[in-house]
Amino acid sequence: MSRNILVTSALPYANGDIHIGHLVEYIQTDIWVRFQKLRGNRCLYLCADDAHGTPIMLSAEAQNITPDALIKDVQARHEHDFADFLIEFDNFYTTHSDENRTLSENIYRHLRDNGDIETRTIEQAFDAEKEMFLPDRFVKGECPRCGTADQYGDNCEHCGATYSPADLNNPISVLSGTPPITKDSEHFFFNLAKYQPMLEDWLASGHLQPAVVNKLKEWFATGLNPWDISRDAPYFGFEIPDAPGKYFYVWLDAPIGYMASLKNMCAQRDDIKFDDYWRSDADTELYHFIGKDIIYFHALFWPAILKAAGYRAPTAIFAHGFLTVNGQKMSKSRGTFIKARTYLEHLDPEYLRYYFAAKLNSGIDDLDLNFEDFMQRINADLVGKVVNIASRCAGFITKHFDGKLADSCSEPELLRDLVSAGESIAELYETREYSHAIRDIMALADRTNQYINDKAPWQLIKLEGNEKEVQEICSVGLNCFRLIMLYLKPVLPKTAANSEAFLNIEPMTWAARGELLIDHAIHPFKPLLQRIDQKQVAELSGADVSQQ
RNA sequence: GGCUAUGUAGCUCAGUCGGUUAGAGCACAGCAUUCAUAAUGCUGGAGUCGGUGGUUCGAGUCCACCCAUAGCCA
Repeated sequence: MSRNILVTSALPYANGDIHIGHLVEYIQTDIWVRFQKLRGNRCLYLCADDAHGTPIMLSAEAQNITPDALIKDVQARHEHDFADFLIEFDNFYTTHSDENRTLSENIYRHLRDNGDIETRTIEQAFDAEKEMFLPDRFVKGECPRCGTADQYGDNCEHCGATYSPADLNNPISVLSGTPPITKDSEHFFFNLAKYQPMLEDWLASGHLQPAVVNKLKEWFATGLNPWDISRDAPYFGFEIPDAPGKYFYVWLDAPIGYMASLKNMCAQRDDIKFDDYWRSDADTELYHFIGKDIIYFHALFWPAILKAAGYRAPTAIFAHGFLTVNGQKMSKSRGTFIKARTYLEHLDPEYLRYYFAAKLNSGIDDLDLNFEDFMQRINADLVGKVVNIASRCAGFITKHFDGKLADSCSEPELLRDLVSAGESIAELYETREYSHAIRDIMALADRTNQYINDKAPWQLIKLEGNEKEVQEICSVGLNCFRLIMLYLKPVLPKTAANSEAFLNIEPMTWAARGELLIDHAIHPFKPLLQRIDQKQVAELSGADVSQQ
């Protein structure tokens, strides 16, 4: 019974390149999606660039290009980076699209007709020289509590205080350097509190992570405020219907971009129906992979908006933690800020996919990329253990048996164990306990290497009459290798494909894993993965090797 | 400041409902091996489970407080 699943990763902001912190999420999601497809489920993986908002407008202005040109250029770079990291979207789109505009307007009208939208006049920081309202991050000044200078308008990095830009002492606009004035503006608010009972139901029935549930309960307890969904011109985004000069806040139309991406895909394929995934009684599954910093938007606003507009709520939200590099926050000054492209100039993307998989679980804890650990892990696990199995067996088969595997399986028990391990490994992938899955898979590789050591085919081959046994031992080893590579296929799609070519087999699937390779001809072995040289890692992390 | 998490071996992490002597991989040391990309196998040393108190016959696990780290506070 195949499932019908729609999966998204958070939309990358179209104002900069993809870095390895972003990749935690895309790799986590891609592994999950590839796994679902290997299991025979129908699974669509959608994403898009998040293309609206003040930072993009200003960034385009600074580069002397239009926002449209900027986001087009950034999207091309994003797609290139994702493709090279083997992130396989079924569709990658943009929030700055006709589909998204139509959907956003329709959803807004729905909310308005429900009576869920109210207007209110608020005071906001305004840059008189640039003639625009300033988001909190565009006002800097001294913290009203501890006095630290050069702090943003929303909170103090030094003492952690939260406040509004008007509270800052000696505030200035980041744009013009002039002190902002306070100006009135009418804003549109979504009545979130009305949907609290609905959200509480959703929370109770959903499979949200425990830490996320705790956080949501805390927010319920303090009460839900109306959500400000409008911004004043000038703004790069969608104008609100019947409200000239008022634009949808980027966070309103960003998640709608998930829907727009599917809408766009449906226009290209007639086997997919938009309503199957979004109508209120849809029986398909819908999952959003996100970082823990945007839980608020995805677990409160988004389901409420969807329900209010007559759509279904997500089946679950899967939040993950952040990436640190050598134990530190990613930072340009520390040299720990690594762009996806920079990584690709030095190392194979599958190494990072494997390393992240080896450390990811279903929780929202941060994970650390430790370069020493990274290198040892790849070299020991992938090259020393897994690929080595094929390497040490294939030589005998090619040299002595003309590439032909034995005509029967001499170790049915060992193979049966490896086949049946596929069930629990599948369960671990399903529940996003990747690190546990990887541990179990490596234990299978250890077991296979032990078996080969015990049998010592290199001894047997020296004596005449043992040929058949050697062939059997190496055939068992290669059958084990095939299963291990299948289990790693969601993580290492390229190496799995190369292994399929080496083994001379059709693409492996979970369902067909029990069909062993018997009396089957393989190709000569060629190295599937190269070990990492210390130099490569040193170069990537910016260290000067000559000084060490 | 409030809240939600995290803290276990040199490194990266498991540890179920409180239950025997706290585990794995890597790294390190010794031995074996030489099929394999200096790969593999066996054996071994290594820990005040962040700290202090408490509950309990018994605490890595439960409670309180403290310290450190991360995120959120629209």
